[in-house]
Amino acid sequence: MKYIYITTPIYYVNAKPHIGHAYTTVACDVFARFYRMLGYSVKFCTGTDEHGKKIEQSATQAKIEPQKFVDTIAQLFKDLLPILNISNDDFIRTTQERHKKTVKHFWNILEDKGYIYLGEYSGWYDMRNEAYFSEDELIDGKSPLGGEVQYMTEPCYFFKLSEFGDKLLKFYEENPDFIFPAQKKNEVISFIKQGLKDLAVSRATFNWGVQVPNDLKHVVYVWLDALTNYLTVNGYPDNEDQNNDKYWQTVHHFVGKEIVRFHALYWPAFLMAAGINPPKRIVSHGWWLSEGEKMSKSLGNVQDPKKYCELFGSDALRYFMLRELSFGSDGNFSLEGFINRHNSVLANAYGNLCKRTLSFIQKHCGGTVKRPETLTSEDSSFIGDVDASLSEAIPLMEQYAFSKYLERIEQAISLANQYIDYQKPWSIKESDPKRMQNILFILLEQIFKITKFFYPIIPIAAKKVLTQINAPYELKIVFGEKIPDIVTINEPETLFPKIETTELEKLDVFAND
RNA sequence: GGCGGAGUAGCUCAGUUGGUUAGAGCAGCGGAAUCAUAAUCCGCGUGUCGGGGGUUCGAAUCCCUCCUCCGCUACCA
Repeated sequence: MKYIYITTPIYYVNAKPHIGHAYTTVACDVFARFYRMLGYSVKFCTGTDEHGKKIEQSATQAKIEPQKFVDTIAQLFKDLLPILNISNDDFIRTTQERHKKTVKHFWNILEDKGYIYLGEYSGWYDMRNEAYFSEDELIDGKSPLGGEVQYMTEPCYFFKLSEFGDKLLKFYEENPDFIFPAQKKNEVISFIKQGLKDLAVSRATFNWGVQVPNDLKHVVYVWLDALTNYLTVNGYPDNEDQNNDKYWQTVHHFVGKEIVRFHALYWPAFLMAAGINPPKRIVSHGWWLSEGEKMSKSLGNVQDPKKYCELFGSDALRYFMLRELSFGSDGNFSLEGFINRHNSVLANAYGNLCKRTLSFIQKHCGGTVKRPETLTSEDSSFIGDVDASLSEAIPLMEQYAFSKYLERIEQAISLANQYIDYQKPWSIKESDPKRMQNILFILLEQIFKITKFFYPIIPIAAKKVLTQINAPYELKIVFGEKIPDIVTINEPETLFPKIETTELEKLDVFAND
């Protein structure tokens, strides 16, 4: 048995989920479903990061307990999962007892090994943005983030990050694929080469966090709390020997490009310090722009994943997000682009291919087709071409090239549409019904294979097609797999109704709720 | 300032161990077909490959220089 452990970041609950959260989560879900199809035992987790001063303040302002506050927002993130059709195995919240236990244990290990010490932190503090800045970073006496600052000194615990520069550089060198894409790796390396300072890992100025063991004045600060969730989910510390844990050896952390450094640098350093192997892979992706601009409420162009799912279905949103941009780069989210891809690929190419084939079998073959005794050379080359396209797709997914993976599937769909047009089964209804049904059987079998490869991206529609084909199926990719020699199909059904642009005005995708 | 990325057809992009007439999808135009969600199939691109210079028999692909855009440059996630 092969194993893989896939994580989304845990999302900060200071605001409700947006398209960026949906994107990361969907990408992980597709990756998880794909590996399940290859026969891996998959652990796929997501969750929420719920501590920090910002949360404490927001709760105070709203005059409710912090726990009540985070419960409400965390629920919004949880609710999004079924809407996007996410197949996660766990949902972690940093306010759960299991997580606090892990963080405290992890802290104790680091402290015992001498990597944590009590010191003092001072600098210009931006209250609103909960961040310190140095003198030369200030702009007109304000923080670079625009908040008012005041000079503050506070005692806090430090992690000896400064000792890990060379170890990290050596680690990247020995594991050249650790950070995807490579460009991000360069940024991390150049960051280290500027020299690493020790990292503050506690705060004594607020209470909403995990208590530092043996010092009740402090709570664990940000990354040591948040990143540790990946260990919590994997059963640490009860499951203490992570280095021999099957899932831990294969952990893939999917992250937005803005948190690469924390995952690719701090996290391996923490783990090295604790004697735990760093993760296998940090996979970073780009950001969505909206209609060519950064999404913002004032521009009124915030793309709401929920709305797209309600209007067009989660399959369509999942497909669009993974197809539209090359994973790792930024991309543009526009309603026009969405409809364009939806109609040309999901409705016209794939949906219509399934429908025309199944309807034909229904109407002209009595709903049943049998495996041909012999194949023509055209049949064989069609089948061979489909197999070639699909087998090329697998390594692409393994390299996070979701869009290219989909290109191969689309190529196979196109081959099927070409085949049916060249073979013209409708023209031999009377003259050669046997050949006619042979053509349909071959088509049906290719649709079956294509649909399985499409499944990780559009699970709902794919399952419908497999049900319509009525072949016994398992959601596994098996080369040379065949449908039974005799297949009686079920009632065909339209998969993706075309979105009519004349109805665009009715589509209230930008409406605020 | 330092380091890095990008600039290719109307749109989104692919394309570097330098080599036949620079590619794909979408949009557009013309045709075929009618099984199907008026879906599908076929045909159609004279693009200064950001500008300039250089190396080479030959460069989108290597070197130099300039222009434009973007990312990273520590404790907000």
